[in-house]
Amino acid sequence: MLSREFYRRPTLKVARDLLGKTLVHRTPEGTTRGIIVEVEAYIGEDDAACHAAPGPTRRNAPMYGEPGHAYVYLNYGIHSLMNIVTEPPGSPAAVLVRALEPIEGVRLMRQRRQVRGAPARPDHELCRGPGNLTRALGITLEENGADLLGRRLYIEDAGRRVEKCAWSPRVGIRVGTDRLWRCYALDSRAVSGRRWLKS
DNA sequence: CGTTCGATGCACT
DNA sequence: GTGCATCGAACGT
Repeated sequence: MLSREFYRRPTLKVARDLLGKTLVHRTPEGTTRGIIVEVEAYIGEDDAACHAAPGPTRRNAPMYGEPGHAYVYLNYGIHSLMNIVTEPPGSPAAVLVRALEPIEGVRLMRQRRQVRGAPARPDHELCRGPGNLTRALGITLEENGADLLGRRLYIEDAGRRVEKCAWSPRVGIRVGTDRLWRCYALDSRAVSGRRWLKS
């Protein structure tokens, strides 16, 4: 399990180092596990796309708190999006988890992702996209504020190193698009959206 | 392939 | 009342 000190560092370093790590969620239904292959950094009140941009509010409170906790919020009324709080307390910043490669509990992931009447999805799509991976792992608003040094929701070093990664603009935002704060593994099929290479 | 568009809940002003 | 750090079905080409 990753230490508090791992998270209490500059957010871009944490983001890069999270690639290849394993996100684990243990529930009564079973354990699901996947390798992180795509993340985005949201850093400080000066970052217009960061939820801390308006200053402290009830919603973004976890971003101002202790690093190594989950910040989960509902977006578009439908999707729970999971962030990992970074930096020392008082420096609001977090890393959004955007895609995983499924490792354990694939059957449970399929079950959770399955829509009645729709064809089953290939495994590499089960955790592709921030809203999809939380659904596959069973992460909901109940996990907001959860300590990642606890036993339910945590991140492990699986000893895998993502050698090749790239930085691109963040996906799906209308402001702060000038910052290249999306980091993803170049060789993973599970990465969401379009690949982006500097031209 | 591509693009459009509705679903849906809640924090924020 | 407004606006989302999204997703996938339903189209058009």
